[in-house]
Amino acid sequence: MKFIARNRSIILYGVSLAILLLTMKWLEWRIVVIDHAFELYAGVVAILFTLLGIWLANKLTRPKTNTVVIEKQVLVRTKDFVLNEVELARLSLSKRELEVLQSMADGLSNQQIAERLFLSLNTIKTHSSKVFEKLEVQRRTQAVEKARQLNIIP
Amino acid sequence: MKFIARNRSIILYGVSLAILLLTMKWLEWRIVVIDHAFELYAGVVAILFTLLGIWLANKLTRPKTNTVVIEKQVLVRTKDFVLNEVELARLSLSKRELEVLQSMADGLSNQQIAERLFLSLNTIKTHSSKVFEKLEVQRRTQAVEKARQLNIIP
DNA sequence: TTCTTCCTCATACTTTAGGATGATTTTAAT
DNA sequence: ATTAAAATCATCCTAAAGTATGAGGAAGAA
Repeated sequence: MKFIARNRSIILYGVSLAILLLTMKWLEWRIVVIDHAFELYAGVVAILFTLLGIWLANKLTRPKTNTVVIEKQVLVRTKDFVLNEVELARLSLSKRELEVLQSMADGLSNQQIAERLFLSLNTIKTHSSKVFEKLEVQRRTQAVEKARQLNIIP
Repeated sequence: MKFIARNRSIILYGVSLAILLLTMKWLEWRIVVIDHAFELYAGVVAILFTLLGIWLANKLTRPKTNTVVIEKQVLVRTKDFVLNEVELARLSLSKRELEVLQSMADGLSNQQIAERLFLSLNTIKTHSSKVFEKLEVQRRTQAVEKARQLNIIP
């Protein structure tokens, strides 16, 4: 019985008061009620004003609030691609070299890149070699992987 | 004075009671105190039990737990990768082929993949050829690009 | 068991990529 | 005008990648 557990003290108080009054009644029952109207009245007043106090407290005191703060982690994924201009500047890739790098990332062969940029195959080879040099890699796949990690290509 | 603001009603109640008693006193001061001991006693009892009621209420009301959820933003730089199992199943890539594809995405050469997977170079070539076939591409860079677009590798 | 798929490896060959080097031209800055 | 960096292209050579084909073994399903 949750009600009993919660209001144990109140109930005990009430019961005690009742017992007290009953005891008084039992002890002095033979004496005229009027003689003891005072005690009865006092008991009633006590009970009423106790209830009034409880009502007052509940009505007027601000509710006790135990603020429990729960931190909920919200994953916010970064925008799809933010160019890392710092790294791009640090690598000092020329415009052409970057174009070649982007084309490599698209999966194009050197020949296809040459056609796309209207250049000779040999020029593409030269550019790609420079790119590998600056990115400190050996193969185009590594170059693309590293460029992606550094956020210099989408 | 915050205290006054908070307990305004209680104070008013007390003051009213005091005024009432004082009025009674003033009106009937000339009558013997004993004749009116009853009213005084009742007033004292009322005040005491009102205070008792307030104390009881404050002691026994359980604090309301106010749960406040604070959303803490956590930046995740890696785009959340959700494996496209549908595409993966559609392509019917075998376990080995997928491993080779992932290694290619890491920028490894066939020789390095062979060493990583404890296989021969020729085996890697066979697997990669099958991968290109299933992905309908010609080069490893294209394979990685397409696999990324299909969300079958991070 | 038989059949299929996957995995493994090999050989032979072609294509592409990459390295090294040098030359010419353009562009931009001093 | 001079200088430096960037861009273009070439040749020669090696390494790596990719294609085609075959073949044997292992694992799982019918």
